[in-house]
Amino acid sequence: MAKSKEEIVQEFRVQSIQEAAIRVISRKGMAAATMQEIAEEAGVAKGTIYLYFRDREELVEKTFETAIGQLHGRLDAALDAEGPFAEKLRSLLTAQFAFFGENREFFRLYHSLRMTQGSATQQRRQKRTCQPQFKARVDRLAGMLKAAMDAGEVRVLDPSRLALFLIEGSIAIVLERLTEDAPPPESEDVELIVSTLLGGIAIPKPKRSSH
Amino acid sequence: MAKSKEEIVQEFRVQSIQEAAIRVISRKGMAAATMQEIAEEAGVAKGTIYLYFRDREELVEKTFETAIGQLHGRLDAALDAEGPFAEKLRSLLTAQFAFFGENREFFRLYHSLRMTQGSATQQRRQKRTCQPQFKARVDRLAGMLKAAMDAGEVRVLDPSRLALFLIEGSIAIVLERLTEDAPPPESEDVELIVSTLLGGIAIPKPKRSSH
DNA sequence: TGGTTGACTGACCGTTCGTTCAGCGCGATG
DNA sequence: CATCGCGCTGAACGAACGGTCAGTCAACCA
Repeated sequence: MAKSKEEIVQEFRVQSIQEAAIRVISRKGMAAATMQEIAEEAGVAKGTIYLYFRDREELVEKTFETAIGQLHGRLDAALDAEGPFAEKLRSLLTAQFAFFGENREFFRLYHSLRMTQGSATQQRRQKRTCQPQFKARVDRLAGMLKAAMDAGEVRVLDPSRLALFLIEGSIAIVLERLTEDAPPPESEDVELIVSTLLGGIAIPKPKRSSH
Repeated sequence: MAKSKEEIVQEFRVQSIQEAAIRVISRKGMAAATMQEIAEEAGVAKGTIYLYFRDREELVEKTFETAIGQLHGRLDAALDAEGPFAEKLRSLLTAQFAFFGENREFFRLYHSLRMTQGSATQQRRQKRTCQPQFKARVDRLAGMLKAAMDAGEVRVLDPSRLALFLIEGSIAIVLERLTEDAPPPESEDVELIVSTLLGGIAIPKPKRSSH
């Protein structure tokens, strides 16, 4: 059955409100994004939002789920790349850098959703809805690391810890890039991470003089 | 000249208000911590806080400076450890793990102070006061890395990027430890980071069969 | 001991926010 | 053309916040 006219309008409203929410939260941060400004950004009245979302909490929750779904789609595609572990890692990081480079604002949303507790009144359930999303991403990477360990490509270490370390470390670099006027090429930072993670940074002490 | 009675009382008030602020912000997060609750936690009336701090912004700022000063003192002491780079790195991480292990609440303050924008009204200067503190920590570690590179102990890479990657990655692991019921021994996680950073995780492909 | 001081209090204020709802305009209907 | 249905509006409301200040009272002095 084709979508009725009402359904089309409904989907359009939901989508434009969510996109407005992403932009406003990206600009102002989670706590400072008001329903008023989101409504203005979406070109509707404040009350209209409440026709499509029960309350602010649901709006934020649904918006985040939608947005995070897009990111995961991109990262999953990158993980499907063929080749050795190093290549998978490189393509994952490249995808992440590219995605956040194209969507600076979205990245700020993604990142601000982690720590930000709401303004006293709301709060609560944000933890239960957002943290699992991050956990899923960590688990996914941990799975990839585990596979590489089983394949003998990588030393056996705690995959979860490694995944956490890698994700947060690389996010920090992405964040830093976003604040820089002229960041180095993406590939440069990607290579820094890949080579550090794979080969380490130590220069082996020469046991004997090289002569 | 000995401290007058008034000075002692004043210092006591300032200190207990700041400690209360740390506890409340740790529990509720930056944006959700209200002056009312901080006052109750400190055992004084809300108005009393304004006798010692101009406004909420100054309270948060001074509190953060005091707290971060303690942490930096500990980390600097760890960095003064003698020995090769690996040893310095290990003692730095150990100090960080120990400090945050002893002061879980403070760690949450430390971490929540980073992203959280205030509740619309305030906001603004928090960036200018908190971010430099983190930058100082990154710079300090970057300096240590640079020294190790100059000494030929470590490959030449962008020290700032590396420092960022390491700090954020290790903070993520600390955070994870705080949420675990029975985290592994500190030394285990420290060794994971040290060995990953120094030696990498890759297992070199055998060029020839080992026969 | 009566008077003075000032640290402290908490009811109160102005503001801002999320949420509501009575009413508006407009396309469809008969 | 009159009527209805309904998506939408934005003024209004209550809650909660940071900040204020007139009043309280214990400690001290003369």
